[in-house]
Amino acid sequence: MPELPEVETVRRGLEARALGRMIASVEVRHPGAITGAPEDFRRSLRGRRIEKVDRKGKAIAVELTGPARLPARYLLIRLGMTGQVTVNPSDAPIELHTHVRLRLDDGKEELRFRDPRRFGRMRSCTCEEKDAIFRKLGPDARQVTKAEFLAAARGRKGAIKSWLMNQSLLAGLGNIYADEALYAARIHPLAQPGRISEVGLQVLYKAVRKVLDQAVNLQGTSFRDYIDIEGRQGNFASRLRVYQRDGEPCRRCKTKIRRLVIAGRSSHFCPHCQPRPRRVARMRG
DNA sequence: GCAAGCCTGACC
DNA sequence: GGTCAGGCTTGC
Repeated sequence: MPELPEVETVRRGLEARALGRMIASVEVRHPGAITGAPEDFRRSLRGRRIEKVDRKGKAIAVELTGPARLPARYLLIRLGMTGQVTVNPSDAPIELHTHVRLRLDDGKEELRFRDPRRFGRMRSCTCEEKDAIFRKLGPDARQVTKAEFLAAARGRKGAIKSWLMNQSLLAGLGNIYADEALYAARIHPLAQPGRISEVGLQVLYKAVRKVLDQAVNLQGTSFRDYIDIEGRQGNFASRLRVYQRDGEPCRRCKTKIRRLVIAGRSSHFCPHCQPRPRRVARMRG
């Protein structure tokens, strides 16, 4: 599942393989993968050059300039759950669920957006629209300062697990790295952010940064569908300590990892290393 | 039937 | 405003 480390790996791949290249033509094979009208999408991207590849949280913004005197345009990419962006020879066989093709330069190579689950989206937008979307996201989880992190937790009820995954508070964490960061910080996923001690939150802050940095260095986690721009898998899966390990022994204390559903999302934790707080958020009903 | 990110909308 | 349920989608 693409979270910050996977999206950052794709961003770097785009930088390496697509920066400075021109989008020669655009084919939308599935309009559902695009926000807005496909014809607008095609027209607004064609003939432009890739100038910069930015990221905030799990969103990628590809800055496009030209033709002359037109304002910059942005190609926003959200990979959703199973989205893939790859560079391919244009004559390579088209895999099932390939929704968008962007021919580059002389047309011999192309960027492909493939997404079996179709939760991902591509969108062409103006600088203002891009900024508005980025503003709604909280600070990027690799850039956030300790002060911002502590301030965002102040007074919050609900489960820390949901808090970590709330993109408007902190952008970049999904289910995998939220579980891994809580395990590293020895915090129960149901603990309330506002009730965690200052020291506890500082430990969590460091754990988030550390887990994300390690995962970025290993090009992310390929649990199922995730691949980078060259089609390579990530290497972080072997480092997972709790995610999808329910029933298996904790690597620290051998206690069986348990699974709990919080806000409709499965959460994996060690009951011994991450003791349940005295008072936790009650589930509704 | 479950998994997931993200959006919408209901509820307090 | 915060919080959470529901729905989208499809391969396992």
